[in-house]
Amino acid sequence: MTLTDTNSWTGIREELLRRIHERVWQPGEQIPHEADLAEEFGCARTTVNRALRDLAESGLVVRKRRAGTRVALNPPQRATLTIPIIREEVEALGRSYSHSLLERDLRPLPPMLHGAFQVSLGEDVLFLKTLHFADDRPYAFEERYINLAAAPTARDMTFNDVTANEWLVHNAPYSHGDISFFAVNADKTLSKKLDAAKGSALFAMERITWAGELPITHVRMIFAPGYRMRTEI
Amino acid sequence: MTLTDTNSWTGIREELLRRIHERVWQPGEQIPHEADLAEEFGCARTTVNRALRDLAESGLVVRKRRAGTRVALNPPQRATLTIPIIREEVEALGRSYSHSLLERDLRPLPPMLHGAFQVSLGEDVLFLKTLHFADDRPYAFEERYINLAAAPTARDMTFNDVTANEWLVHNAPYSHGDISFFAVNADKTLSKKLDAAKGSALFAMERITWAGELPITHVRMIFAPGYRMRTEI
DNA sequence: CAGTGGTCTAGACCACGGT
DNA sequence: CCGTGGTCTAGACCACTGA
Repeated sequence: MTLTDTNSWTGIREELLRRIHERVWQPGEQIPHEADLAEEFGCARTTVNRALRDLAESGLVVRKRRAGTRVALNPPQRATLTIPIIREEVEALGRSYSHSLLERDLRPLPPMLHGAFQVSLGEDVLFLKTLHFADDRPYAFEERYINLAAAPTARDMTFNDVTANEWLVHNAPYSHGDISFFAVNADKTLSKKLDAAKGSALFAMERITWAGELPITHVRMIFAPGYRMRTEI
Repeated sequence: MTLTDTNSWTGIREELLRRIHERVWQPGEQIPHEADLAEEFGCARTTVNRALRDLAESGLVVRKRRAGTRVALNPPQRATLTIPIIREEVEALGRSYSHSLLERDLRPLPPMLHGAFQVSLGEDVLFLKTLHFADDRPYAFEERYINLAAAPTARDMTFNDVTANEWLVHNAPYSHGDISFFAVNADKTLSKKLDAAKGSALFAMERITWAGELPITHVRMIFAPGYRMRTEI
């Protein structure tokens, strides 16, 4: 018996974790039913279920009806990233945030995006180019396309005061999206805007969001040199 | 009434989501108690709780005892990354995986890591340098330090057949860790190993894992050009 | 101090999917 | 088919914390 030994679901989770870590239950091996565990711990099955469900979410065990619960063979490493609004990210660093809108116009959707981001034929999208600053030093460079069919009132926004990101969060909530992360070399424009040596490796993120079937926005964000995205597991 | 209208917790979640998306409940606004919602939906409070808990996990609402549940002002974008074992990632792409151990020796911990990765004074760590291939083309370059105090039997492993990653997953499970992602320029070595133009921007990941207080391993993985890490939200 | 979410219980029914 | 996890219920007590 270790310290954590209440019959709380977290306590039970710790004990199950211990058995997995200490190989009491081998990888791939089936572990006792919820009912048996409930009896062993002297608690309701619901409580055991809560603990096991949590372990399943983190990928440590695999659960199937009828087949029972097994210790995962290759527990995947899952990390939850929180991608904040840039202003909040900068302010959380204790630096002051500002931004500058470099371009804003209506234009056809570039062919590159036709596949992932389908808008009605011949319909223009709103294009924005923004530079984000932390303490007056460039922090990130953003290029964004907004589908006016999904957010018609964006047409009347200047986006000088409030960023498109924040405005969209409050005015065109998305239901799902795709994110990807990659690295790019600073071209001439980027190197100038982000105060980076030409050719520097820059961390970049691309995101598309939808409201149901309707695409809302496509954004590519490229961060100044030295940027790291961190998280804990 | 939409399609989803059972009294399942997912059905209730959909309805709550709808009210948030359609501004029935404004951002920052307090929503009804669990008890009231349970009455409205004609279900047990537990079921409403499950739905609200799920929304809270995804960051859409903020819950506090006594203060109630509020619609989040700036719903953070949360994304769950699954970081697989490289072999599985490559095989999932339908390509064949192989790897080659470039270096393996015992050495003192480099000063760079003294802060985050503390081992007993004067104790050597196991250093490994590995190149991962997909269909005989370089896929990723890995540099790893293993704390022999946390995984003593690693000393006897050649790591020629099984990669350190897979071996550690099965033999030295971690309790928590830090991950970060960033971009690096290909130096001479990287460009040669990864078959990349010198100076190319490469996507990189660094990870430290611990078992309790004991550091297990520090790994830096640098991917061949074109690599993207994707996920859905 | 009192209202709210957090959790636990004992029991029940059901859906899925191996055997 | 039938064992297992998934879910729901009605009720209870508790922990936290804001008014």
